Amino acid sequence: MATMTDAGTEPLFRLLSRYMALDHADRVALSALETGPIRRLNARNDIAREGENPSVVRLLVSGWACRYKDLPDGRRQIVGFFLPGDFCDLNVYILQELDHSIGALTSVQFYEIQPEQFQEVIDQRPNLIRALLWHEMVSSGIQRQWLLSIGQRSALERLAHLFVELYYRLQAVGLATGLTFELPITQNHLAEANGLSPVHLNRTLQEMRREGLIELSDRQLKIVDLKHLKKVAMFNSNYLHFNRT
Amino acid sequence: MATMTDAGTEPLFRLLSRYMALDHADRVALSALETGPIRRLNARNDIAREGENPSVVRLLVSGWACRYKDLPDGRRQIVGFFLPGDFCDLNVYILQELDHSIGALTSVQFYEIQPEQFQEVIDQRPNLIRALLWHEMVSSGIQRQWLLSIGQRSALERLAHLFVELYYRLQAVGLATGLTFELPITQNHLAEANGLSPVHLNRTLQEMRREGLIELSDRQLKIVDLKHLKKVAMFNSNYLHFNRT
DNA sequence: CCAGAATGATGATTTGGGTTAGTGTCCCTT
DNA sequence: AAGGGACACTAACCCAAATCATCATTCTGG
Repeated sequence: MATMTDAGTEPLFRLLSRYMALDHADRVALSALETGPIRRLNARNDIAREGENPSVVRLLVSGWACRYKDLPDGRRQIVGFFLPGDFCDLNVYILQELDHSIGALTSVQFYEIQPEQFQEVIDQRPNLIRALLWHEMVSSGIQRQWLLSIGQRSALERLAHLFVELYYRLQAVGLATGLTFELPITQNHLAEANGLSPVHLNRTLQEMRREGLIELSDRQLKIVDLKHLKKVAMFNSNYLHFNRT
Repeated sequence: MATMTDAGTEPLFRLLSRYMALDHADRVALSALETGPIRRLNARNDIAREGENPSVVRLLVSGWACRYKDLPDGRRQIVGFFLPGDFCDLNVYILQELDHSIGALTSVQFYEIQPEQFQEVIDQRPNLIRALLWHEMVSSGIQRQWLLSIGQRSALERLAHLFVELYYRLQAVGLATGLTFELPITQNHLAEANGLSPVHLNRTLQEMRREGLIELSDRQLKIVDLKHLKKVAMFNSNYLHFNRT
C-alpha cells in the first residue's frame, strides 16, 4: 500500500519524553539507531515466532504489530499491541528463547538494531536507559491492566478501556488528532485481544456506537464522549505512568 | 498458624540457580540480604497499596502473597502470586507510584531491604543482577501466560494450567515433595486469580477430583496424574525459562 | 468462650457471550 | 472479468459460567 511517511525515531523520542525530560543530545543519540536498513513486512506475517532466539532489537517505525500466544488447537490471544515507537523485544538481552510470537497486524516498517549498536547508544546516555526501563515497566503494567480487563470487565467495559488506552498511547507518540485516531486493525484482532468472539465484538461495537460513545468507520476511530467512555471503562490512567519526574 | 521455619534467602538462591549456575560467593552475597529485621503480616492484610510509593524492596520468605488490581465497584483480579523467594516490587527502582496492590494471602514473613543495601549486594555479583533480571522477565512471561489462560482457556483448562505452573514454581524453591505441595490459599483466591466466580471454581475443582487429576484436602494439593493434567492444560513449560545457560 | 466471619459445598435459575450459519462488499490476483 | 479472500455485519440458537440461595463446618477475634 502507499508507504506511510517514515517517522524514524521521532515517535520513540516523544514517547520517552513522557517519562522524563530528554534533551537534544538524547534526541541525537536515538537517531543513531536509524542508520541500519529499514525492514518492511505485510500484514498477517510474523515478525518473530515463539521458540526463536532473535539476535536483534526491533524498533517499530510505522504500522501496528502485536505480541500473541496461541494454543495447539488454534485459539489465539493477543497479549499486547506494538505501536510506532515501541521496541518489540528488548528482553532479547536477557532471555534467549521467545515464549510468544510477534505478528504484523498491518504492513509495518521497523529497524533491526544490532545489540552492540543499541548498547553503544544507551551507554552514552544514561537518561535513555532509564527511560527505556521505565517504558518496559509500563508495558508490564499494561499487561496487568489487560488481565484485570479480561478477568473482570464485561465486553463493553473491556472495549471501552482498550480504546481509551490506545487513545492515550497514540497521543503520546503524536498519532492522535484531537479525539480521533487511526485504528488500522480488524475487528477480529480486537476480538483476539479482548478474549471475545468476533461476533460478540461486533455487537459490542454496535452498542458503543448506539450509546454515542464512539464513531468508527474507514479505520478512523473517533471518541465522541471521552468522559463517558472513561467512566464506562472505569479508566484510571495511573498505570501508564505518563508523569515526568 | 504456627510460625513456619525461616528459610531465609535459601528459596531465592534455589530459584535463581534454575536460571544460571551460581557459586558459593553468590550464595554468601545473597545471605547478606538477611541482615535486616524480618517483618510479619497476617492473611488478608495489604503489604502495599496501589498509589503508594514504596521505598524498600521486599523479599518474601514464607507464606503466599499476591499482586492484585481492583475496580471501584469491588471486583478484584489477582494478577500474580508471590511465593517464597520472590521479590514483591523490584520495579521500585524505576517507577515511583504503584499501579497495583500487594496483599498477603496467608500469614507471611518478608525482609524489607533498603535500596542501598540491595544495590551493594548486586554490585559485587554481576551474575546475581543477571539472574534477577531473568526472573523479572519470567514474571512478565507468566503474566502473558495468564492472559492466554483467562482469555482463551475454559475454567477446567485454566485451573489445570495454574496448578501445573504452581507445581513447577514451588518445586523450584524446594516447596514440593514429589507431586504434592501445600496450597495455603482459599478457593476464593483461586477464583480471583482465574477470573471465575467462587461457585464455579468450586465446581471445577470437584470435576478435577472426579476426573482423577488431583486430590485436594487440608490445603495439600496432590497432582495425581501430571501427564494428563498437563495435557488438559495444554501446558508448555517454555515460558518459565528454567533452562540454565 | 462465644458470635460472627470465612470457607467449602450444592441446587436452581439466569445470562453474557459463544457458535453456527449466513449476507453483502470490497479488494486482490490472474 | 471472474473467482477467492478478507472483512463487516446479523439472526437464531446454545452453553459455560454467573447469580442467588441455602447449609454445614471451621476459624478467629474480642
